[in-house]
Amino acid sequence: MAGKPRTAPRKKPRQSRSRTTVGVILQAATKVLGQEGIDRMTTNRVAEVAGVSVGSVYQYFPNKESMVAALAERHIQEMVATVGTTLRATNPSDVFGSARRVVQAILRVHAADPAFHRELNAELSRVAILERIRETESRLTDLIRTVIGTKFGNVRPENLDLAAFLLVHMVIGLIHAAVAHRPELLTDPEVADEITEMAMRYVLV
Amino acid sequence: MAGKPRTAPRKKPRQSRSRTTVGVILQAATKVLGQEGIDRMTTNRVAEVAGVSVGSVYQYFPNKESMVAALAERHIQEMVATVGTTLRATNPSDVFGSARRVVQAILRVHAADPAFHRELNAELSRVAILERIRETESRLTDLIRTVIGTKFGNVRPENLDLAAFLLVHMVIGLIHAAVAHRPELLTDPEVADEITEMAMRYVLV
Amino acid sequence: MAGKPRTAPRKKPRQSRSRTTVGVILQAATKVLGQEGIDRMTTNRVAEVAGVSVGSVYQYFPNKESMVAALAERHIQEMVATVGTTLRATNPSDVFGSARRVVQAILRVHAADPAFHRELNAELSRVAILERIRETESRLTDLIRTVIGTKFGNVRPENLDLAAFLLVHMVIGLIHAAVAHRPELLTDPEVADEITEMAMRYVLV
Amino acid sequence: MAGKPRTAPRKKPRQSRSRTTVGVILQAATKVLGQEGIDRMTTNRVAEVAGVSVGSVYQYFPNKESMVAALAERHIQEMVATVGTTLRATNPSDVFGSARRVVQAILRVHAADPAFHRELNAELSRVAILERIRETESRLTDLIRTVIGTKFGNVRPENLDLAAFLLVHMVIGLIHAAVAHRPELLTDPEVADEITEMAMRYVLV
DNA sequence: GATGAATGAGACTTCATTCAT
DNA sequence: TATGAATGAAGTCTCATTCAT
Repeated sequence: MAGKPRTAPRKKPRQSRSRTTVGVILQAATKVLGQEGIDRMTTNRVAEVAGVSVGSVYQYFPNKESMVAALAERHIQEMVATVGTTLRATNPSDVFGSARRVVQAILRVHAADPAFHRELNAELSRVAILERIRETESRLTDLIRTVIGTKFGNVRPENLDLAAFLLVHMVIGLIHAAVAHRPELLTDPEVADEITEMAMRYVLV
Repeated sequence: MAGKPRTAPRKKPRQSRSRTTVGVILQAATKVLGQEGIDRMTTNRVAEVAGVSVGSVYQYFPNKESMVAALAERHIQEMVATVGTTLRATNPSDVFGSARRVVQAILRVHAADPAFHRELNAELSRVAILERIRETESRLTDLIRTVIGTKFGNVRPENLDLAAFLLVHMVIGLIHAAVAHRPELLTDPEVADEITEMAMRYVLV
Repeated sequence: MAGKPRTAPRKKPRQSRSRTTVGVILQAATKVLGQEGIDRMTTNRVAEVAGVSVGSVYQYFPNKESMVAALAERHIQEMVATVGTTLRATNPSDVFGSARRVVQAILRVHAADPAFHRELNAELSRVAILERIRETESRLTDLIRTVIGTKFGNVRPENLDLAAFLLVHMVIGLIHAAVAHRPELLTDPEVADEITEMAMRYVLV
Repeated sequence: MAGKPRTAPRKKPRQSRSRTTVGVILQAATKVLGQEGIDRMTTNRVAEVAGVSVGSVYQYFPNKESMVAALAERHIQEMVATVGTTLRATNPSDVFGSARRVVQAILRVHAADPAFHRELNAELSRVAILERIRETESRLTDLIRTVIGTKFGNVRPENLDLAAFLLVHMVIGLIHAAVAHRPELLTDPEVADEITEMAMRYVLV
């Protein structure tokens, strides 16, 4: 395996001008990644689309990888926030309903830009941010395990760790499959229902 | 998206020496991909490990992509063969048992070389062979749909197309997750049971 | 050869704050050059170490070269001053003793920061200040020639111009060699003696 | 100080075609270094002048530094060979004459292309080959020390190690000075005589 | 005067691919 | 067919320098 180059952004923007620049760059990166694919997403191309110089890109991202990592991080943050917001807006006692809302929210996020997520997903495993992803998924898995263990009175799986892992990655896997092969499914209400169904039926006795 | 270069092998090897060379090259490619990662898997490196010249590699593969495609194709063939063999060896009336055997077989294939499959999976979405994969998955999905529609007397999902798609990609997604994040799960018997459980519970009333 | 960019400092600092800034910058440049080497001595790095902005560096130095030139100039001035002071403090009739004192003084200057002088020496031939150096060395050579011609009654070399050139550059060459290869020699009293010996024996019948 | 990148040539040329290419590249490098200076000596420029592609340059030199290192190595080899040949062609009992011949030979080598040697000298201290140089100079110094200790019956310096170091670097320093400031001296017969004189007078009682 | 974000030319280097032997 | 030297487009990244604030 290749060594891991640093991935953290080079410097935190202090002035509003630079905060803007970082935003512009990431926006351009998102656009290029989604519309032109990872192969055409060169540092020069991103700079060009962002309307800044390559130098500016490197002012904030030490290398290309860190740019993709920032995109991934953004996505992770968005997912975490979305799930959190959704949960807070649902009736905690209605586990099935909550689950469906969460699945719907996740689908909605991906439906907003399937092409971008298709390319991003393909890069996720190559980005040095992998640990960050694992960590987040791990927290997610913990959460799910806890929920399963407390909210439900009739849980079938004995190995809750495994069950949580499978649940989380089942959902992620299906989202990725839809994004990659059948983006139209992302907006099909039936899909959220069915994914939720798969999850609940797996967990309940 | 990038234009699609041809992906089919340049020629079918007829002579045994050639067949050997192709095999040697693909073996080397597998080794390099698994052990050194996609970034280090250059055509020259593969040739070196294979003990042939780059020129010879290009004798059989018109470009690098076709090499990865051949690896992917091999994997697909192996999966199809494995699933077929497994099914033929199981009692058709024991749907649950058959399903578990299939899942076990798939896990076994990946457990044989998790590193290779991790890298290959990451490349799959980038390879021009994507259509080939989709086609195979599509045939698989058709098969599953048919099985669901005929073997079961108590099927819950109304949309069998969707159900089949979700089932296939749930399994694939979980395999990929295990390969990427927890390869040790690939040999855990409980995992096959739980994936099977998830599938059956999703399908049955 | 490359064109010669201007090398003179952009302006003479009049105010004390500016004088301080220039000093701070040169001090930082000295530090960076000695501790991190010429490759890492970027204008931004010097500004950073100096605790000022790059812009401020360019307030006083029109380009990077002029910064190195200032360092070189400083060094030249220091040498001239040191040699002058030393000579004034020695007995003019004791030529051998005076010579030894001068050599000792030169060694002492370099011994104070061998790493810095090693890097500076390496840059000297690249710096546009080359003329300034030649001029100083030329004055030095003139001085030596005069000294040889007047202080000594028993001079062997007929071509005093050549003799002076060889003497000056023999000393410089040995200092540079010591700085580059054996910095510990810079503080070895025997070294000054031997260099002086080499010089005197070369000159005297 | 910067880390030392590898400096060894990438591969030994096996075929005569590549042996030629390496030669062509080094020849071009010599030309570019001498005529355009180190700053304009880019890998692309050398390739252009050599009439080969950059790729070919990198086939034999892993990086730019290794190219300069090869030039330095060549120079070292040439010097060693020249000195050796010269010594073998001189009467061993005539130490003074032998010394003069060696100095003359060294001057002649540098006189053949002063511009090249000026630039090369400036780079020598920056090249990772520094160790190689030290080693050679060290062998040289050993040789000189031995010669002093055996061929002469009336040696003045007590510390032969130091004396040898000073002798070697006196000569090198003077050559470099001539190359840098007064290349016309390289062909002046008087210069060789005077340098030899300086050496002999330093050594003899 | 000071700041530091922005610039962009250009250097180095890689690697898929070709082709003369 | 095999070889492997040669190719060169293209990508990543640096850093001296500028200029709006």
